[in-house]
Amino acid sequence: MNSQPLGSGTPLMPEQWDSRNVREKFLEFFENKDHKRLPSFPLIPANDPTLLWVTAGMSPFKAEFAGIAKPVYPRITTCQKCLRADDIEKVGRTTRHHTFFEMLGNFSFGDYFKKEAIEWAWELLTHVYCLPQDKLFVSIHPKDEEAYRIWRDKIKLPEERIYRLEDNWWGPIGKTGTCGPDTEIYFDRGEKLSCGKPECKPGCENIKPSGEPCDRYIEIWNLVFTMYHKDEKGNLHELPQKNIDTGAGLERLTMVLQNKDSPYETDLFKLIMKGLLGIDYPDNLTSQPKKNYAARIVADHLRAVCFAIGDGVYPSNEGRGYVLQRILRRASLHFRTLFPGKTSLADYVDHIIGTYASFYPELDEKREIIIKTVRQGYEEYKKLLDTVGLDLFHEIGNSVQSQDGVVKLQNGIRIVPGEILFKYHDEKGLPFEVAKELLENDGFKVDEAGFREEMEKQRERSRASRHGIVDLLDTAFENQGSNSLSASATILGPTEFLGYEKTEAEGKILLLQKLLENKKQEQTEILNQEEKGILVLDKTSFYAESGGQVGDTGILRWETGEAEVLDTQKNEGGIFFHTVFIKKGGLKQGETVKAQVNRDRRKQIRKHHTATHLLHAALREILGPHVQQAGSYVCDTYLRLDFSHPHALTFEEIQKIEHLVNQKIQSNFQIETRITTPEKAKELGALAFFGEKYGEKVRAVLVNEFSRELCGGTHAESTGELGLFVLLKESSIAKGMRRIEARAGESAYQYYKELRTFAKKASESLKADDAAPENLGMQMDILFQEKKEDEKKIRMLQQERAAQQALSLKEKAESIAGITWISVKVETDGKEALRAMVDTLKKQIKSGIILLASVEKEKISLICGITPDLIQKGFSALELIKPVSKMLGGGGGGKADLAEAGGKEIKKIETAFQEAKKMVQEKLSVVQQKGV
RNA sequence: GGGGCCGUAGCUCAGUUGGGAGAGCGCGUGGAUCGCACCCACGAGGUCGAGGGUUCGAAUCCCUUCGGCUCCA
Repeated sequence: MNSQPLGSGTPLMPEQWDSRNVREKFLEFFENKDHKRLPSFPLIPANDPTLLWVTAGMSPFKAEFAGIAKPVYPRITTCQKCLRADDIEKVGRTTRHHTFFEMLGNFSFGDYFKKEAIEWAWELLTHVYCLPQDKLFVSIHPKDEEAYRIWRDKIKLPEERIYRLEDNWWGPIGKTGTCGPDTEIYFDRGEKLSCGKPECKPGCENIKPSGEPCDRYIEIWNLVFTMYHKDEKGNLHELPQKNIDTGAGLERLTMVLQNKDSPYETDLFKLIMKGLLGIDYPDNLTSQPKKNYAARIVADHLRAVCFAIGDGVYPSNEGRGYVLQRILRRASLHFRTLFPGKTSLADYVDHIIGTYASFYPELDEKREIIIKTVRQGYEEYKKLLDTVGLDLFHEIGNSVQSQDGVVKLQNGIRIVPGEILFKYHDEKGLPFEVAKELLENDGFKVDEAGFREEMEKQRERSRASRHGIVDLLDTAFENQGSNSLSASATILGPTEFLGYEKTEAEGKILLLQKLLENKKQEQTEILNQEEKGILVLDKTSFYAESGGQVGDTGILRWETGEAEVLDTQKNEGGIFFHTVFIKKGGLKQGETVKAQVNRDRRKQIRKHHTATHLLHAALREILGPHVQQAGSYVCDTYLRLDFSHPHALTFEEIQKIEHLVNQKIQSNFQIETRITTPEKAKELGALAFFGEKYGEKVRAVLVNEFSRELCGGTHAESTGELGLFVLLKESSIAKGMRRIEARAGESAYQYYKELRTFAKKASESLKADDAAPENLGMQMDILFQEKKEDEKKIRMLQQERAAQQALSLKEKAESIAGITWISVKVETDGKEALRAMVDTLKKQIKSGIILLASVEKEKISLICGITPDLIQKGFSALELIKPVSKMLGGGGGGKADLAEAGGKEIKKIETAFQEAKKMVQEKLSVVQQKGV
């Protein structure tokens, strides 16, 4: 045995290890080891569009791990909420899969490494959590001798409890990037949970006869040593900065500490399980596996749903909204089997909030919108299942009657094929399980294999077309490999930004790169005239694109030359990159330049940025607090704001919003910016959105009582500066997401001018009184009405004329063996008139064949009508018109009683008529012979 | 990121290899009736989501686009 004591102090009894205590002890432990304790980041990754969710404790620190951002603290500890839907099918069946989970972690950025990480992990587990040492096992990567020695020599863990596992290696996420060995700590839960096979050991992946995975050795902590960079050839390069990234799943740890068989039995799930089942879980549930399964799914999923909505995600049909929708729907489905009645899933949101709000206050703040969203989602889904279910029965019912339909008969059993079930799943969202249940209740069988096959095909399609996602870490290191900008700049540290106070400043060039034809960059000492490049200054007043606001443009001047700044960007590490074009002279590395922002442009930009804040506040005031900004774009000529809202805005709402913003502009409020702490900002009521970076200081932008937001952008000094605000367009970008485009300041005035010019021109051409725009609408209504009436009149006149013409046509009738034959080229006004003529003639001649042609715009229109008695005898207008139109260089179609056709060769009309007559004669003789 | 389905009268929808824009409900007028989700007759109401193309001819086929639904990753 090892020499370490079995824990210090008094070990807590299992029932005392309430999950809050588990979190607190972890964070407190690392706080005492000089870690900065940070609150959980939102579930939505900041500044990283490649990721849908935070899926691990380290996600919020990706940039720091990649070395492209300087960590604010060298040591951090967090309890991070995470969401993962990849293994959603497994949730409920196992004790280890969750859509929502919490990760306890300690992180080191180039500070401590393996020795401390392992020693502290062991200390926490054995001295604080007081887990019995003989139940703990570890695994290491086979090549990680360093870790092995630490476990064996420092911790004094017996060799036989250290396993070497090939998969104890983390990363890289893509082909290249950071990676490194890890070491995992397992807890032995006893033989009763084992797969029973002799090879059972930590890392065991055997499946038990019950279908569940082997649960004897459960991994409770993973310590990752990110120390290498893998290049394209697969070679590993040791990193100068080695990091520690650890993760201990709260659910598992709590389960172990409370000595329970599954996380669902811990206090994390106590409230919700009791609510759903009415009993203290898992009492007497062994006899009801279905109920057990459903309750687990609902409990797990509802947590994910509450937290996701709490962080501003709403169900939709794409992106993270879709993931949420899927989870919400799966929860709804299983909830329905638990409560077939009128109870709503939303009634259980409080059980989740009750469990978590003390640690995650955002749940409490968003309670109303969470309940509303869940209720709506649940109702919608129930309705969808009902209506689509009915559709399915309708289609199948019809097909059974028509015999050749979709349902197949096999030995007298009606089988619904997989394709149709897949169609209902794919297009209408009817889950296979639901369809199966419905159909089987009605005596059908379903072709499950066929369904799975279709499903696999769809998966294959999606996978095949999937482009490799470009990961933040990958690109960072790829760039580093190619000696790129970001990498070279990392050592520089953040650029000092002076742009809030002034638009002109001197700065020294720290880094200079030339932009090559192939869009790549190359380090250079000098940029010559007519060349394009990128440079970093020690300080600058140029705003770099962020928070939706575009980067500044302007001029650089130095003793011997001048350059134009085309754009300004920055990286995760706060380094500003100016894209420049040298107009005059040469620009050398190390030179001091005078950088002047394009002031007019900046002025217009800042007006639009302030307008964005006013618009956002107005939206919340008029539509409600559920409105949350989801993204924005602010430039000198317009602004765009994406926000959550369930449906299109009415015209009245749009007017109200525009009006409110303009009122605030006219009130001419001073705009105040305050640098403060995140806590103070919150007290002020400032809205913070995901995408905020952690740090000591935040910048709050306040417009009177009306708008308070955290924002790093540049703003007007007072609202009056905006002059005018025009809401241009409101549209949808996804379910539950709307977009507004608007203009402010000079640009809004420009819009007004364009509008006035347009209105003037329009009213002039409409000859409205005094060319007054306000008469425009009325004038147009009148015109439109008149147009309609005129069209009607024309139609009537044409019909009248056609009827009259028809009368005169009758005179041209010939007789072929007793039946009337009319073939005439007429002057008409379109096809309508031709049809009217045929109709009139048919009525008048009682029995006969009519073939008319008219010419319009060099094209021939043909029409042929035959009276019903002759159709009976075997005549067909269609058969007659086809060869005729062919002769005229066209084609035609229709039915036996009426057919239409067209053609181009006008000269041939008469001969075609002759041919047609011949055909009728021939047909007639055949018919008459038969008749005799 | 990749698919599938749907946009036709105020509403729910039909429209069959391209050939005369329809039904039910609702609405209006007239008639009948103590009354009913009553009945009868007549009528109004359509840029067939938008734009382009193919064709003698497009609601229908092709392309683009907007909007909605849905699945997969």
